[in-house]
Amino acid sequence: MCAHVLVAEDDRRQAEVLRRYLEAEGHATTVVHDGLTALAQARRQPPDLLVLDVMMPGLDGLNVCRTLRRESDVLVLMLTARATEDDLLRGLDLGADDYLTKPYSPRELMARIRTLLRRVRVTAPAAGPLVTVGRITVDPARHTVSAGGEPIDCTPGEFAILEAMARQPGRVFTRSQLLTRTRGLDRNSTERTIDVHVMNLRRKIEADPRRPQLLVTVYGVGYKLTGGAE
Amino acid sequence: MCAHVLVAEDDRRQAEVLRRYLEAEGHATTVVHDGLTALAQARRQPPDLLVLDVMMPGLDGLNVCRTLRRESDVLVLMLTARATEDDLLRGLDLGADDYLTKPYSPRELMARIRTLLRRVRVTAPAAGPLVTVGRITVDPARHTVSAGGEPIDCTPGEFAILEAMARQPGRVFTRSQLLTRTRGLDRNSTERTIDVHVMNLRRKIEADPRRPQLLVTVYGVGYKLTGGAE
DNA sequence: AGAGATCATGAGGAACTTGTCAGGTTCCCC
DNA sequence: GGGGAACCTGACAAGTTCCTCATGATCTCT
Repeated sequence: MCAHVLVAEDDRRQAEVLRRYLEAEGHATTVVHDGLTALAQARRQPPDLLVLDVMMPGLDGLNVCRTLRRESDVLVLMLTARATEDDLLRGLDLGADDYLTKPYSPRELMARIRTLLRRVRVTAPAAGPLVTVGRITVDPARHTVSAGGEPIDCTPGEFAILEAMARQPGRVFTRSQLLTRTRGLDRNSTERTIDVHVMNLRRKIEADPRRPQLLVTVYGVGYKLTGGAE
Repeated sequence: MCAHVLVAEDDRRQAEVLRRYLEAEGHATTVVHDGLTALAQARRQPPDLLVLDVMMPGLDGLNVCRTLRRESDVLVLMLTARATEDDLLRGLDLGADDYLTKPYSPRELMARIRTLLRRVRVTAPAAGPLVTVGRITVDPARHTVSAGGEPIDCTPGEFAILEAMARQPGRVFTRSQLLTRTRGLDRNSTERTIDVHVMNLRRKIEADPRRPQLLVTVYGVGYKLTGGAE
């Protein structure tokens, strides 16, 4: 999730704040303070995302965006102090991918940046996030499970249950929660169904399925997934 | 620029306003009034864009978004009356591509929709260096494929699927994802189509098409491309 | 220890998914 | 306009997976 972000922001104080937020999320950040430099930098080393202040000395953000858009597909997020609707419309129709007016919430800005990058990140090499509990590892992207390094074959239903539980280790899930979480309210089925899946899972991941150490029953409530040594 | 837009909006009056605006821009528009119907409709006929009200009876917009995001890449624009920052962050991080709070300006909404649709349509020309998975090599620039050095003839559709999968080796793609990723906006085809292309691809790249080693089925989910030794 | 509830387990059939094929349609190039 | 490739669709068969049900085991509480 680390990208290269170019920040073009007139006000040095705000630029520094932005840099700190961006680097906190692991993005490589370059900061420039005027439009012409922004354009030059974007051409020399195209960033994944350009955060562009509209009001800048020399070449303003709208012009930077228009020019850049003619020659590349770089993501552009525009910031502006002025808040008229016409500015916003012009910004978006000039090719900006998102548009925020100052004062903005840094957290919203970061969320929107994540959103933009997520959409483009589609072409990144797959190094999906793993979910690990004890010796169980679930890889949602590859749809694989392994226990202590050994690959495990899971059916769709088993995988869904295991993934949901692995995301919150130790937490107890009721059967009803597991049902809605793995089926999204679809199909109607008995809560007993979960029991069956849990049993089949235990056969695959437990050393002694009769005496579960990982996928534990919480009597009267449901099931939980633990690391084994708890 | 004409896309298929699904509007999920509780309030019928607002839904109608939206429909009128969308159709004025030439988009085919479908309107539903609750979350479950939205989910069902989106599955039956995946739209290019889903405009999703957060507050809806039955299944709320956040849940619809989360569920849908697990199975497809459809664009989602969220609308909400509540305006707390937490809601916004949650919406974006659940997979929404944009987020507007009511009351919103219809012109801004339309501009943001144009922006979202524009971005998706650009996905095609992703040229660049070679992509290699195991003994399969895809050359996006020259539009060629080779398996273990031997050149392979691929139809455009086959090539698009193979390229998309090769860019993220091992990752599982749902049929729906492969459709949107290889056809961009204009897709009027069944998910079954993907099966056929996959079968034809296997005939070309697999040693034994009956027992695929590279282009593997993930039951209940989709397909993935592996190096063969995994 | 006993009663009542909750859970584990096995098996068969229902329900769903996928592989494969053939026919018809669309699109493109000549 | 004709020929050919690619594509989509619908259908059916072959696998999987899932669900229900019944029975026995286990647990909790009194």
